[in-house]
Amino acid sequence: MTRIKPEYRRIYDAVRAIPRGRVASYGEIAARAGLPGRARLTGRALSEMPDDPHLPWHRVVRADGRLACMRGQREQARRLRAEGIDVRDGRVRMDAHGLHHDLDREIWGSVP
DNA sequence: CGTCTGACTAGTA
DNA sequence: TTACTAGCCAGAC
Repeated sequence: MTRIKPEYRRIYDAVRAIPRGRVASYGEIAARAGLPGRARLTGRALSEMPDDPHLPWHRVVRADGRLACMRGQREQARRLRAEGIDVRDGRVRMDAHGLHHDLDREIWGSVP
């Protein structure tokens, strides 16, 4: 029985909260998990991710829109396109698919 | 304990 | 656009 760290669990929760058809950066996920400035921890948490089909890990991208997933960027791109997100040259347009600060309240609740 | 390596980011040049 | 920097920090060795 592998225990999942509380920080990782909060990160997974934040990832689960990304709406379909939208993406969020590692740093945003970390901030939503109460871990501001710890984007790398989001990366590590996802790299040790449990097999959870309800965890939309593919919606997490770099702050500049590039896909950072080391294993299977193809799979990530495929999943993103499957929900209507345009992926070109391994990157998505954050201005079109990223979370807008003013929309955060509607979607996530209060903003940090 | 030190060093290195990342699914990172923002700043500077 | 790329290149480099400082900050970040949990594992692996």
